[in-house]
Amino acid sequence: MGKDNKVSLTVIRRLPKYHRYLSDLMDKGISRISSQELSVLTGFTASQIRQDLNNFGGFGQQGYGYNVEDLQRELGKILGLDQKYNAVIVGAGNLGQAIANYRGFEDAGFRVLSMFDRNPRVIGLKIRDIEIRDMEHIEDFIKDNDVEIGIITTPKESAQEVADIYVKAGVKGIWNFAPTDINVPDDMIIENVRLNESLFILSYFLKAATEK
Amino acid sequence: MGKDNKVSLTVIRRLPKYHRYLSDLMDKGISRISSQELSVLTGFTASQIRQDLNNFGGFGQQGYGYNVEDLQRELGKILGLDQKYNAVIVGAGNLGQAIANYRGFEDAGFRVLSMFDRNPRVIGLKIRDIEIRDMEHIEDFIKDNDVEIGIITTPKESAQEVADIYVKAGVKGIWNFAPTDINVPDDMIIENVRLNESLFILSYFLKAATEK
DNA sequence: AAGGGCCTGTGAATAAATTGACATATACTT
DNA sequence: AAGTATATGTCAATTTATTCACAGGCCCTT
Repeated sequence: MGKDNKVSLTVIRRLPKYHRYLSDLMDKGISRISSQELSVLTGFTASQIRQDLNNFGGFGQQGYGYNVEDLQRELGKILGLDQKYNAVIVGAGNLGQAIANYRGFEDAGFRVLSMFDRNPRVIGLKIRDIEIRDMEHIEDFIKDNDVEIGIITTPKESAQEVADIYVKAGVKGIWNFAPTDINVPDDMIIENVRLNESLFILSYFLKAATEK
Repeated sequence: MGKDNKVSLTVIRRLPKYHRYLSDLMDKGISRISSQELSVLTGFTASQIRQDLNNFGGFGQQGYGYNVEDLQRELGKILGLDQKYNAVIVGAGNLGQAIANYRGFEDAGFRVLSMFDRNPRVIGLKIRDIEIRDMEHIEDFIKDNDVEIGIITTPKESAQEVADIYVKAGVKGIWNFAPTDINVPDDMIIENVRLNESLFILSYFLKAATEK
């Protein structure tokens, strides 16, 4: 295992893309790739790719390149895709249901055990085999089922409150879709998905383009 | 209008957060803010905030700070939030429906006129007042209704095909949720939402935390 | 088994982003 | 109305990220 002595977030954010292209190559039966070829695929420079990968160890071989399968597996390990995590979702609206139904999720080792909501009209319903339960039971559920990931797909008004519940119940990481920043202890891991920020960026470039 | 002589993407990606916090401040009736105070809210340094804003013009006043309402409005203009855009969605699955239902969308000036799908079982259904139509009619619909934004919420296998249709029909920007890179002409604006990459990052930090 | 071609890993050079520092202008107090 | 505190805009310094360049090792052919 390479010594990952504080790899920069900039580098880490590129890893999933490498992993994705390597998985694609595996599907195509390609077993060998050079940083140059990966550069063409990903749009990053060959030099950058080599630098990035070397943060985690020397996966390549001079004169040959990288073995696709090995590199994909190693990146998977680095990204923690070899682990299994239990998750729950708070907010059983459209977005919550979309996430619950999302396949790529299980491929990454995540399993949604339950959804929670306050709306009595949806409590008891099932999305695939995932039951929507009353918020009342969430803390016990998390503790009883070794839930490590809490997903927030509520409106922004409830996000902090849900985060507090997650912290209290002892989840390790939060995947937050609510368009607000939530405050949690330092050792809690948070990953935000900012749909509206993404949309604003699109809007920015659209405006810039029409002003030309 | 400030001369936005090639502002870096790094800066642009911070603008939505400024805008969001300024909107929050407006809601609270706060009319004045310093870069120092904004720093506490956003987590960016005061110096960085001043540098960022100065890419677009001098919005502040020495000894006073920034007028919240003015700055929020100016950032809104920069981000193109003063414009109205028509959009359509291809892929009427859970994610597509979640997007169609998403309120923050209209606040940003985007209006979803229609959804499209190939599945006969959903064609004809309505999400709120948004009808799901057959893919057969998409090109004409886009041309007839001045649609400028195409949203892709299909599985990755269909994403390129949908993008090609969007290009042919003449949309200006694509908001892509499919976990794949799509190829389009240079003048097409693309913004990707990478749910699985975000999830992988979360997974990375979870693993890193448990290895400590 | 020897040699040419290829491609990594890495240190150095360059470029980009962030932070620091301060002159200057405005606000606010007395 | 004068003086002090405040906070911007900006230039310079520093840190971080990216690109360049190449020595050295491995593959592959003959």
